[in-house]
Amino acid sequence: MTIHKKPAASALLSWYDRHHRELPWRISPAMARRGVKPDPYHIWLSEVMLQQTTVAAVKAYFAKFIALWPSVDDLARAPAEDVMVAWAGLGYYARARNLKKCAEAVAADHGGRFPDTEEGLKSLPGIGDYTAAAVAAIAFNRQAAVMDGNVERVISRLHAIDGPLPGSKPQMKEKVAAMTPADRPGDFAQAMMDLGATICTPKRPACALCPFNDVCLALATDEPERFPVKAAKKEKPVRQGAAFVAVDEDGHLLLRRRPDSGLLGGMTEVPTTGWTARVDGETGTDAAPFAADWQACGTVTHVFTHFELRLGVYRVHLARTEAGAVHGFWAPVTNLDAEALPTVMKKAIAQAIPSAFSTTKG
DNA sequence: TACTCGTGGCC
DNA sequence: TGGCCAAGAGT
Repeated sequence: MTIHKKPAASALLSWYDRHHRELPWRISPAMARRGVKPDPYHIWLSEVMLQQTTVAAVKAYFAKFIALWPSVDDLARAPAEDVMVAWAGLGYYARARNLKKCAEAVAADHGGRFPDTEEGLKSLPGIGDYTAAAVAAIAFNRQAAVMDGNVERVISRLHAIDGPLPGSKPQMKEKVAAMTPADRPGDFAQAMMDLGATICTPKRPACALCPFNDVCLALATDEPERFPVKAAKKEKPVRQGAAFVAVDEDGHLLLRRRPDSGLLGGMTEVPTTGWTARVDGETGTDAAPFAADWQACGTVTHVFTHFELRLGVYRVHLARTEAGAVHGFWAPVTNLDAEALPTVMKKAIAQAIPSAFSTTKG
């Protein structure tokens, strides 16, 4: 006799009790049983950092932020520039700008306490469908349907959903909602994500260890890796430009601040041409911040989400008076960690001045 | 809806 | 080694 079984939250929670990962922002089931409650500020901060970002990359930044700003009120009072400096290197810098705005809103409009419902959370900057549900479930024990990329993969396999993403998202969300228990919804959400991260992986899933291997329709097809089906990707264009690294007689570097919106918004850069400009021979230094004896010192390549950038790097050493009035500011090359430099700019600076980040990360 | 928006690790 | 992917949000 064959009985069609549905995937049960209880099977997953049992697996989670035995196999969950310890994470700095997480309250383990054992701690929860002792009455330890999650700090909504920690949950929110970690969830924003984890948007499209790996756990490994987030850990150090989470520790830094908690040390610098122990509460949401502290973060609300911090200078925005300090937040951008602390976020530098983590990517998707709109998150940092919205993080600050969200902290200010919580401090000013909610008495320093996060809203405890999905709806209230989603009204805040930088909190969308996923993060609202995750914070509601994990921090406030709300029965919210939490769906990230991990959960999409797990659900698409459990139900062998053929419809390609992102169009099939609503259908998957219904499946998650139907499965989410009233008891321990936060642990359930974290369990689904842990399962996707460690067992139901994109390649070579460990189905033999999966608590759902008796009900998974994708496994029954013998091609679990075929799911989730995704729309075809667009080709990644190449853009190019030139970056100019000027160093004065005191070892100061000419930097600029990028506009607040758009790519690398609000971050610091060395002067560059536009990123579609040709860089061939003598035309390369036409758009330099000032006329000087610019020396070509190689090229750096950096891959963004939707294009690849190739920057020809030029450098010059000169007295600051020779540079004249420039747009930007001069910062000591020995203290670049104090600047909100995205990785692509650290690469360009390191190309011109190999020792610039030798004692730090780079 | 479809596009914009970073970075690092993985196989 | 290069494509893929990661606890997505804003517009």
